Amino acid sequence: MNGAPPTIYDVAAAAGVSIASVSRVLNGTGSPRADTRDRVLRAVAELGFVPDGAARALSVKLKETVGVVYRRVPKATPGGVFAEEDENLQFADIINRGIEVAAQRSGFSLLISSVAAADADAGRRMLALARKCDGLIVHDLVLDEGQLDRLGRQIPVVNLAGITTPHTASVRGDSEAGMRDLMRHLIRDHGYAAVGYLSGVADSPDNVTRRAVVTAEAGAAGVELAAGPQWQGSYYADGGAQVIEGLLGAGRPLPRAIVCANDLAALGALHTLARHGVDVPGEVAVTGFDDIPVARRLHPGLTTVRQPIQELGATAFELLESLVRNGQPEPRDVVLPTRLIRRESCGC
Amino acid sequence: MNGAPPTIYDVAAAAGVSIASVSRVLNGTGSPRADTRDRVLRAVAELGFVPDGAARALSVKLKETVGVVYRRVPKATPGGVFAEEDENLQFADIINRGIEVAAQRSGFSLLISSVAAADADAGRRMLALARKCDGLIVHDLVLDEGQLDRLGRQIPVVNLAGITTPHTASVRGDSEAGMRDLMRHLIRDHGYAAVGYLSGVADSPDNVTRRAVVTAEAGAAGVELAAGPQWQGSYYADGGAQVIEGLLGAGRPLPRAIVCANDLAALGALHTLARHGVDVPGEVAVTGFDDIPVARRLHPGLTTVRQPIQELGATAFELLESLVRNGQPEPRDVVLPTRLIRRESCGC
DNA sequence: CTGAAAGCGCTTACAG
DNA sequence: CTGAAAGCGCTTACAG
Repeated sequence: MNGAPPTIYDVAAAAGVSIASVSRVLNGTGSPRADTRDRVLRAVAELGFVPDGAARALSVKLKETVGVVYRRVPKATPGGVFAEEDENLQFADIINRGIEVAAQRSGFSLLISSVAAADADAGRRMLALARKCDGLIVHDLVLDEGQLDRLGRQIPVVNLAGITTPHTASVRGDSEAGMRDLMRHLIRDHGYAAVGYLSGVADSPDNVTRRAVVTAEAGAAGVELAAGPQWQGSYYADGGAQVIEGLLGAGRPLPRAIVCANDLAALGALHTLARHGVDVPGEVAVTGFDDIPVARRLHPGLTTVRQPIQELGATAFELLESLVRNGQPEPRDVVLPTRLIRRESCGC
Repeated sequence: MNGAPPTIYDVAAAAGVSIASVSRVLNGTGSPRADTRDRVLRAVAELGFVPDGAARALSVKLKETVGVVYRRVPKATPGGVFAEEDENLQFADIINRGIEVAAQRSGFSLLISSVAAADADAGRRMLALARKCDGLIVHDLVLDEGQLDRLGRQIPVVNLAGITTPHTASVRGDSEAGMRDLMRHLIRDHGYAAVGYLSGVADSPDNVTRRAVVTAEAGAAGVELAAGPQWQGSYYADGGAQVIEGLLGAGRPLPRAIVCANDLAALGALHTLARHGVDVPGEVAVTGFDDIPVARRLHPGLTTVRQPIQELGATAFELLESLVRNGQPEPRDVVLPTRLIRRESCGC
């Protein structure tokens, strides 16, 4: 690292060829003579030449980089049992792994940026990111529909919350089918006649969909649906725990089954129920959504709806790449299948 | 996204000014007239202009991007209890969070890349990454000293394993002091007379250091040290579990205290000991190293040595930034303090 | 305060 | 097969 790093001109000079030849052997284009090749490669090795990606990106109009923006987990209740749940690998992280795997296959790199829950200048940060990549993959709860569409007019954007705007594409799991199967299992197979929906973040599209299906299925079957602000959770264990705590504290009886917006909420619910000596699934059945790794390790085993999490990420990348390369996304709203996973917490 | 995205020329034309003026108002340099400012900003908004980071990087010779390379967790024994431990947030992830926080403060973005345990062309991947950023932060177990030094001649490199070469800098926790305090606690405060060291990856610098301290302290105190290939773990729970399984299977008595190379190994050891009905700390004391979040949730609570994990990441970034900007790293080898955390697993 | 112009380090038609 | 040259989209002295 003494002085300025070598450029393609230095390599060309050292090899006694033109910069065009250097570029060709390094990129494997054209058919350079063996001798040319050797001299270039030798010079490259000697000088420790690393081609400048910015210069290439400027020239070919492609950075081969995608930006991923996800929401940092909000701080949980201080001192609570789940105070450190933000330090567990969750849904978003598995998606990111899927993105990375797919990106690597295409020679793309990942620019990762997390934004705090209520980040005022998330917009600015996003623009700064956008400058450095070819397109953005935006997780749930980062931007609302309006912000997303605006961003989509400036740069290719794929959203992971199921929000599809005129200028953006999206990838999501099939919440409708998954939740429908789950509800019918609880109602028909187990015969539960009273259900509560432990909500995720209120305006998250997935939450809206899942609640709607729960409501519709309960209504169609004449099943009682517990509702109200006290059922409002957060998608996190901490929120699920608080909902149960509140319900129990109010002294009102719990419904026969509690359908949670996602696995983390179910984890919090399960934990709190256990602490209060409520038997699951004997007294109350509990279900999740996502099938994240911890779901498999809970006791009782969590009945949930599996989403193809890593595949969601991989698909988001592929969609974005087609957007970047062709301008138009092939399908605009990709929906990946989900599947009911019956374990013990539902009563099975 | 219709046609080519607007450039600074389009903005200048729309605003009726020169591209130099556009650049100045966007970067807050010079003192543009209010009128100029307004017209530029209006044109930017109208066109949805996002300046090209590659062009800027080429011009200012700074990408404001750092690359982070970490090692993907190797697959654990199929079907084992810890088969999915790679899906838990661990040491490396917390470090990465620290890097991101510090990078964000300086306006840098993070290019993240994971390499598989035995990745033949990790080198090539690394070079590809290097093209796109100003410097690289390389986690433990990714490159050996030779590869690291070679890389360091091509691009600024900070290593997180404590390997300092002529061309690279490093950041690490103080394993010596931490392990010394821990050993003395076990020997002096608890009076244990026989100790085993459950090893991490054999040639990892931290492992080498920790083992050396354990050996030295045991020797100095006349404490018996169990050793041999059967004590070879992997830094992961799976490895720790296998070591204990092997020891127990061989029917030989366990030492009074098992000092594990890190928390994850201790986690595996704890789990396996419990499965075999061995009382910890009654029959055998167990300790870890790192103080990762799960350590606090184990039963019994894990006695360990706390590393300032997130700070290791933040410091690595700061060191790299100074390397990038000044060419010379200020301190070449930064050692952050560690601290003994006594919980129950040591017998306290 | 503002603009014309050079320069950053590559890639890629275009000639030869 | 190879080289001279233009061009990618910015920033920044340098004049005015």
